[in-house]
Amino acid sequence: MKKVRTRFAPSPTGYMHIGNLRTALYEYLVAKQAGGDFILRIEDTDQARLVEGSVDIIYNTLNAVGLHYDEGPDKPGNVGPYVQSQRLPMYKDYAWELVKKGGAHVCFCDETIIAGQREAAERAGVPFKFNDPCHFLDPKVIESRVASGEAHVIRQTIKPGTSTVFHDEVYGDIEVEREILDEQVLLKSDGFPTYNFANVIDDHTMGITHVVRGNEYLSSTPKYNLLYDDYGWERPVYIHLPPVMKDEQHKLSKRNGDASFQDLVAKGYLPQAIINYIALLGWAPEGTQELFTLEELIQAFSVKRISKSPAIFDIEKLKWMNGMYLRAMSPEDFHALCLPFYATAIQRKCDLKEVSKMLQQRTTILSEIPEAVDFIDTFYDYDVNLFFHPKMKTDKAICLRALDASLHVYEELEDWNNLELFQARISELPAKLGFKNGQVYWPIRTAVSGKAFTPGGALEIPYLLGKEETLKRTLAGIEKLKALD
RNA sequence: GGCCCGUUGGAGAAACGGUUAACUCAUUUGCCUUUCACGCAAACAUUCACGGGUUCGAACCCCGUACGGGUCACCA
Repeated sequence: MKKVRTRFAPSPTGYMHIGNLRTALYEYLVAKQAGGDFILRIEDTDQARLVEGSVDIIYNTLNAVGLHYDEGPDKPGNVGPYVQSQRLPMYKDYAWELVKKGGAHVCFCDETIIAGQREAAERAGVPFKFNDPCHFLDPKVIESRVASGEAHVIRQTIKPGTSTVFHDEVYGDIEVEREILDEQVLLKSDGFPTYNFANVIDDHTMGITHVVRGNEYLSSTPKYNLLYDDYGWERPVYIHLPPVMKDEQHKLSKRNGDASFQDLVAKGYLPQAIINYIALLGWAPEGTQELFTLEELIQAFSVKRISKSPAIFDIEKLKWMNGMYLRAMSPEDFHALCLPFYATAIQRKCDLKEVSKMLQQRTTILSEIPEAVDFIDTFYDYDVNLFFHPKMKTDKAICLRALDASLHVYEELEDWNNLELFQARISELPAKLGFKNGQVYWPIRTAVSGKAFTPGGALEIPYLLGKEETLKRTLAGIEKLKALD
């Protein structure tokens, strides 16, 4: 049995989008599950679309999610180079070899000839298919025209005959009529290969056994197979993937401004959560487990369970999953993740570790943090009605008594840096006043935060704010209440 | 338009011809609770795009229709 080899072959055209990342994930899983190799190849034959720095984005992204490749531009193996533009010389030779084998031919037609045929076909109302007059050129003539430097391309030759069938691991057996296949350009007039050609040559010369890619390639696969056949090469196993959609009609794409991997990370999603979530887009595990580490995915993954239909990317579920990951972290790790968000959001000096402790149980994405903790720095001019909570039965009198009692605690507190002491004192209050917990804690929390929802409550927030600020806010709250008639 | 592919609740999905169509997110409700969140519990598809057919029996098999996507470049 040959060693399984898959490849991720992105074009360096900008950001890594989610659909692409999922393809890389599945390629990785297919390889690793079989103890095979996962290879990175950069496809940069379209010079016009190159974007500076995108190769680094590819490296960084794969690294961040743990999709470590066995061979790649920066990790050469035996079948390099791993950047398509550096492989240029070989394509020409392969193209001419194919011409000799009868699988391709030289074509001198320029666009006007093709356009002419297309128009004629449209006028006649028949489907257009380019009929290449260069098929019938005399080999001698071809040779001299090429030698004289005349512009030419090399096109695939589709010989009339039987239909072509192939098997896809996801979509099953697919059959297309050979007659409808286009005689695509293999080698452009600038001497560069087209994607269609380079892809096949690269996959074969790099020993790729399993081709995993988006299903938009499903319909051109027969042409690639013809190439394999004409060279006498073994066809790879095909695994075509359904697209990842943004909604029912539209694919997720960076052109539409949809979130890229780095956008999500910047918003505070964990790479691990992202990879876990996208694994579930188009693939379903056998049991009901949904949270997987990469290692577990390698074990659980199965090509048989890849779906044929598109999956819509649901940010809500990603949020949930991200929250699960955050909660599962150690308090120290979570705190470290929060730190950068505090840097700009919290200027007041306070116990940030305690803030993280409160945040860990309720945060879904890290970027929510600044808004969640803004009350620490900012004292909002809140509506006095915030004090009156129907369930807590907190009327004006109760609130005033609770706040007043809290004031005494604050005044008499010996050490504001002792959280346990502070909490012990505050928690004595309900019993002392003969109130329910909520009747004391709710007014305190409201006065001191000015917000309806906060991480932490009466037992934490004053401690964070410190004596001076706590007194100021509590007094302000009392004023607000007293101003009511 | 030709060809290829798809269609199970708002989203991801299970089921692989046989009792009340798993599970997760979202939503709603209840419990817990100092708020929110977390956690726990429950509700949510009289039905599997639609119409025929095969079968004792169909979401699962067959045919057709509709809708959606892909592809038909010297782009990848």
